This record gives sequence, structure tokens and C-alpha cells, in this order.
Amino acid sequence: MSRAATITGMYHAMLATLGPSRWWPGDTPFEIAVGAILTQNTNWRNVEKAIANLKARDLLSARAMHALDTGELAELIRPAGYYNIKAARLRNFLNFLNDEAGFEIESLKTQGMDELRSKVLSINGVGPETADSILLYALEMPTFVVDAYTYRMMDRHGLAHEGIDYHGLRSIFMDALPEDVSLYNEFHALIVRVGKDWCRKKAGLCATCPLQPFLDESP
DNA sequence: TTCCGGTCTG
DNA sequence: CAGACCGGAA
Repeated sequence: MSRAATITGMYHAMLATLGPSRWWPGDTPFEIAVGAILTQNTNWRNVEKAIANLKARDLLSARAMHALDTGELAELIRPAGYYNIKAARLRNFLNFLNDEAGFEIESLKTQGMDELRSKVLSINGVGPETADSILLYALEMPTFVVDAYTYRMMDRHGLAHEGIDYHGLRSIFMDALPEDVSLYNEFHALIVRVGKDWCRKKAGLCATCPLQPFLDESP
């Protein structure tokens, strides 16, 4: 089976076993973008507490957050961890939104994806995973999100050569799949669920994993 | 007490 | 390349 067919098969196996994910957690594109930054190197549960702090004070808007000083913002997002550096990164993102979109994140949708992606990547504190999360989940643009779970899953299944970088792995998915926002959204969500519950960093639970049929040693 | 997870800087 | 940045779950 070709790698592309295998990847497609893994998607259908995960979807059949786990059901649809209904991602991304977030009520608005802006909230989703904030969540994408807060979740860097952090479990989503911690991010939810930080988002709740902002919501409880009616501060979950670009203008309101921009008006906070970085120290206040840091305290509010404290539960997400790395709160000092993330406050600075959020500020960089808010400045970008102000300059590029007049604080209206959805106005970014009029830009071409590749051009916008490189602009977002140029924000200090926004790396490739965060950029793709914002483009895919907040702006509904067809870019594939790669994360630590994606690396691990592909490595364990022998589908990514050692030392492959972010964009190499992203290309594997985007070359194998049709350009489809809903598909990329659901695929990443399923990978996260499998990564957390089966393809764990230590002691992967391969025997009961939805992707067990795709392991090399399996029949 | 250890484990887990992105990005930047040195 | 390694180190810095953090909280919460296991």
C-alpha cells in the first residue's frame, strides 16, 4: 500500500473507532487563536482555565487584551504555564492583529493562505504549529497541523524518516490528502486523541490502539 | 517526584 | 546543539 493510501486508511480507522471530534474548542476565531498560543507545550486543560479567567472578566477580545499591560495579562493566563513568555507572545500577536487586521481577525481571511502563513510565522512566539493551528482552526484555511503526537505516531508506524522536520511532515499529509479544511481539522483532532490515550510517549498502548492494524508487525 | 508539551535564545 | 520557560496530572 502506498504511504498516501496508508495515511487515508489510518484516518478512516480512527474516525470509525473514535467518532468525530467536534474540534476546535473555542467559541470565536479570536478565542481559538489565543488558545493556539496558550497551548504551546501545554495540556489543553490548563489552557481552559486561562481562557476562563479572561472570559470571566470580559477580556477575551483583541482590543480588551491589547489594553492590558503585559503583567496583568500574565497573571490572568497563569494557569496555562509559561505565563510570562506567553503574555509577551500574545502581545506580539495582538500587535499583529492591530497592524494587519484592525483587530478584526476574520478580515485576515481575505488574504491568500501562503502569504498570510508567512506573515503569521514572522510573529515572534508563533512557530509553525501555532501558525497552522490559527490558520486551520480559526480562519478555516486548508493547512495541516503537525504536533508532537503526529511525529510520534508517524515514527512508530515507520511513515516518517528520522530527522524529518515540521514542514516535511506537513507535506507528507498535504500531499497524501485532498485539500479539505474539514478533513485536516478532524484528522489532527483524531491524532491528538490517539496520541494522548494510546500513542503515549513512554509505553504506547499499541495492542488496543485504533491504529494497531497499521503497525508493520500486524497481520 | 516524574512526565508532558512549542518556540526562542545562547 | 542545549537551555529556558511553567502548571497540572500521573
